[in-house]
Amino acid sequence: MKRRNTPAKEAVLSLLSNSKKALSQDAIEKELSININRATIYRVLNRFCDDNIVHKIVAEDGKQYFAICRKCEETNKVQYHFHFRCLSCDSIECLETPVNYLLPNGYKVQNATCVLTGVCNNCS
Amino acid sequence: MKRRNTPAKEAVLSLLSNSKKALSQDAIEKELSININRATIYRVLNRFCDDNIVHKIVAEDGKQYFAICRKCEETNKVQYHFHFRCLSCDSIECLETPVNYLLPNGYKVQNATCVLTGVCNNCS
DNA sequence: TATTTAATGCGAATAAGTCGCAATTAAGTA
DNA sequence: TACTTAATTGCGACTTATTCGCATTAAATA
Ligand SMILES: [Mn+2]
Ligand SMILES: [Mn+2]
Ligand SMILES: [Zn+2]
Ligand SMILES: [Zn+2]
Repeated sequence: MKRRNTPAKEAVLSLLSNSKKALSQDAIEKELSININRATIYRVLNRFCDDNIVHKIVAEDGKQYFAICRKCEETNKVQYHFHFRCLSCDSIECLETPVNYLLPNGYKVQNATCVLTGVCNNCS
Repeated sequence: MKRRNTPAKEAVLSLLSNSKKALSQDAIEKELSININRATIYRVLNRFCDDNIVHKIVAEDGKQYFAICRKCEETNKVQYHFHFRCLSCDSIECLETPVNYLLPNGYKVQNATCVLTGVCNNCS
């Protein structure tokens, strides 16, 4: 299935590219200047995830947030990193902090989701 | 608000105490021998969380899982640790692995949720 | 035993995300 | 440029997890 360039795709991608935060579907829908259907936004985002252009973070609020993969491009491999969710300004950002862990034998990791929750430097 | 001892509370607590896994509401409901209403189970669990008897993990499936706090009791302070979610047997367990992170100035952490996803040693 | 109020059950509500399907349209080809 | 085809979209219905209001029940304590 070849990917096509569409207004929806480009609008979402440019929004994410210009954002320093991870965004939820409804945040994206609100910030967009053009109207894109909810289901379409999810489909666009999930395609980005499949293509490793974007990564998905599920926070303790149970919602999905999406952010452009940055470090991954540079280093050319997946970089698990911590995320920070500020309870005050309700935003999620990717931290530089890498995720390190030691696993018992026999465990194979395919993905890591790490979210710290608290108050960010802007709000404290 | 003083807490009362009720059959529901004791049943859920003993189930969690005897489980090596983190359990979701519906898993708890299924495993219980007595019938407890869904909303009640959630209320019991959330009370446990408020009282720091249990901690909640939100996995990438967006569902909430609950596990007894073990290390916390021993050391008498909150111990953030990694969790492992096996895609094969669909279970979530608390790992010993502690969570370590370095934060930029001004950030204050109130909670950490770290979930590794993959295949556990039983399933690999 | 009587009083107080935490806890429960039930049904309705909320909210995030997905799905089926018909209509649209990007992109390649003649 | 016109034609073809399959990717993409919009819409509405649906699913699933969790919460909420409210009337009822039942711990706890005096
Ligand atoms: Mn990130
Ligand atoms: Mn745990
Ligand atoms: Zn903030
Ligand atoms: Zn497993």
